[in-house]
Amino acid sequence: MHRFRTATFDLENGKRLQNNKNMKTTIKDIARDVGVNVATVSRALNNKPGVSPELRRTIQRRAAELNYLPYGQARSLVTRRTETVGLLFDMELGTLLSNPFYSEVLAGIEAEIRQHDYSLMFASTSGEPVQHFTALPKFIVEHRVDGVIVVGSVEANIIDMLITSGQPFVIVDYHLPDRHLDAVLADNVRGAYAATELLIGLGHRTIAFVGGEPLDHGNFGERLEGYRRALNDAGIPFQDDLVAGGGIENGDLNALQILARRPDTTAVIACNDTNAIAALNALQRKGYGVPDRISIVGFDDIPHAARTHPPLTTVHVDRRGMGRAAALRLIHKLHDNDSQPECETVFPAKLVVRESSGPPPAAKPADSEAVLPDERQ
Amino acid sequence: MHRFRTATFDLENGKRLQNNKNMKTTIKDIARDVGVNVATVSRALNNKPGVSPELRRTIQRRAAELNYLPYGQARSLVTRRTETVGLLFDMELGTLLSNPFYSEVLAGIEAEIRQHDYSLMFASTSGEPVQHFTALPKFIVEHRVDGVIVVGSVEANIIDMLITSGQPFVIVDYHLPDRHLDAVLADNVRGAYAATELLIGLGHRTIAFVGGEPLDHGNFGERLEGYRRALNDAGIPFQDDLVAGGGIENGDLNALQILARRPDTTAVIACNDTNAIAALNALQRKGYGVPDRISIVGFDDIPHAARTHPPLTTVHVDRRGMGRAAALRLIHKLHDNDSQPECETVFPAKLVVRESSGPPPAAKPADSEAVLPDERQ
DNA sequence: TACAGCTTCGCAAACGTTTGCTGGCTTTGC
DNA sequence: GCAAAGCCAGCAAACGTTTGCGAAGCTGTA
Repeated sequence: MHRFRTATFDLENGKRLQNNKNMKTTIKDIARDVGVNVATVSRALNNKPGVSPELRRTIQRRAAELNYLPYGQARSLVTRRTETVGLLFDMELGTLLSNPFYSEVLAGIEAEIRQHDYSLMFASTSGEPVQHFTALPKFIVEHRVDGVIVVGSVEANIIDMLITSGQPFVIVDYHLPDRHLDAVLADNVRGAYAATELLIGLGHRTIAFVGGEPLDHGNFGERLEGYRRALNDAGIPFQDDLVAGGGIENGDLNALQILARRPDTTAVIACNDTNAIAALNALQRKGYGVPDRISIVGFDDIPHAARTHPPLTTVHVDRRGMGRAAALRLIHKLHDNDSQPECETVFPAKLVVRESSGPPPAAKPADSEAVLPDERQ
Repeated sequence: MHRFRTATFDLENGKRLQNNKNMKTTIKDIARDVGVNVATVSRALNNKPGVSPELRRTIQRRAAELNYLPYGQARSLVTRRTETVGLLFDMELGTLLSNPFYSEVLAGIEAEIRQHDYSLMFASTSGEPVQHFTALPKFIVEHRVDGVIVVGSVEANIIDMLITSGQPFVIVDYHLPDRHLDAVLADNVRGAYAATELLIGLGHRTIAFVGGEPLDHGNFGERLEGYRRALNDAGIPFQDDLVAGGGIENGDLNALQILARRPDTTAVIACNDTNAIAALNALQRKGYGVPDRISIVGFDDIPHAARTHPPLTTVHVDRRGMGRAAALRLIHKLHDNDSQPECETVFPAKLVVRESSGPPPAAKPADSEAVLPDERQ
């Protein structure tokens, strides 16, 4: 390097002059101009004590005149802090962004991060498998971030490598059952339980569950579990042929397939709103009235859920709040060296009853010894 | 600082030992271990010439054993490059992410950036107005990025400050008419022209334009201009009461309002697909058949446009390609010091005819001296 | 044998900033 | 009037890495 050797020199003292156009002005330039030491300039510009008011003003004025911008790399080198946090996720960026759930989580993270004057870096781990921890995103390998927020499910070995890299991190919307890590989660089980409970309370007995891909993974698995438990607590047997998984792309097909093989279905719970809306459209187009013939309940309460026809009954989770909480947790972790133990923060899932759910078409009380809603709990 | 003064010392030579748990291993540790100079370690690990093969292997092995990770800040300090680019936009992050257009642009940027082994930082300029260029995002102020990609419209003074900050930058999907800057754009005028032309060719004479907020700004303004020109070239007068602006939230209202005051409307062009889909739903729900009673054409060709009922006729632009192009342009700018002059890259807008467009309900040839499609051009 | 050329490695400066320490000066307290 | 205390500013080291230069060793040729 040393490409700046070509700069002209002041013959008096041999110091480089600030005359090269594409040369950024540094703290040294200001110090020389004002006639003080660089240490004083540093203290003056950072509003640290030990500089007289008038000298401080002089220095700040000169800095502004010279369009001075500090050089973060040098500062970080000595302070050991970059004031930047990294975001890590295991999908293509486009997928993450077009996901209405995560985009709100990200907005929450960004808001909190910005409020604390941190910056954000992004990286996806999708693609080649990460075998060694030097294959982690560059900003982690090169210590360009102070901490990391993992959003959504990632492979377990990525978590392992994060641990061995020594980076402080917090996970949002994902947890490994066997590890004890900092995580911010939605109460998926309780949410799905409440949704199922609502339908059972309305009189439904044949309730389908249409899921994402893979069905038993992460959040979807937990929601399926909530559905299963609610059925069980109501004395309704869980039936395999009422459950269908598959990608979001054919979310509408799932519902139609179940209705084809189980015409007695009167309600559908979807693993998320995107699937629910797809099912809603598909069913309506096939002539099924919602909620008269069939009830639909979603999960997540994405913005569009309130604007469907009929508006979607769904389970609300404060995604933005989850993002903020994760960011705040990480920031605390970075500041308080006396690290409190790892913990999981669980956000409640609140049922939002709109108009896509109602009683089943023909209440057949004699059909089975149905457990009446008020008998339970 | 100097908090590491507390580390224990090797009494033999006074050098700090690698025994503190939370002490990262550095190039010096490796050098001491192997018994060589730090310069040799640096050259060995970076695969630079000047190191014998066996010594290089020894060094690399020891580096792996010690879980060595380079410290990017120190490297950047001397190389003057961070291998990071910043993304700048003038909206809340959530808004950006939930926008199907920009989320694909971002995906394209990320793909290209990653391929070139760069990292990405994000920042929004929304919020307080930026008066002085030290109020730019921190990663620009602190030189934490090598260059910047501006996505979408931002205030002109932000561009000015970017210029005075000396950061290389490229704009995607926005341009200031009076400046001459690097930009990657979609051919909005031609796209809207083609869409309007299609409808005129089908026989429509009363064509509405429903727009975004603000109507005459940026892309929307250009699309409106294309609509206006096509009308003009076909000899159809532009009529104010056929145009309605307003936020995307009430995109459906726009179309309904126009139809209320101009029942003779037979076609609607929307400034983007989100508005078009809102209009489609609203009109269908009011009993207007699409395309039998009224034709609808969108803009952008977002993924969902192909899955509406009927599938939406729209104007396709290669958003991902635009993102990639912008990233590539910036990277070239960063590498080739012989900067080629600023230029605008315009991506073509391609009309995609699906099923939401058709001939007007009752062709009334005597209604006016209609310019027949084949008379034009 | 001598010397030129090449390879391999060490030396040390440099990148821009922060910060512990020290010394000089001024103010305060008695 | 003098010591103690406090404020201000400078000195210099340190952060971890890269890199131009030069020295040492080796090979090959004249």
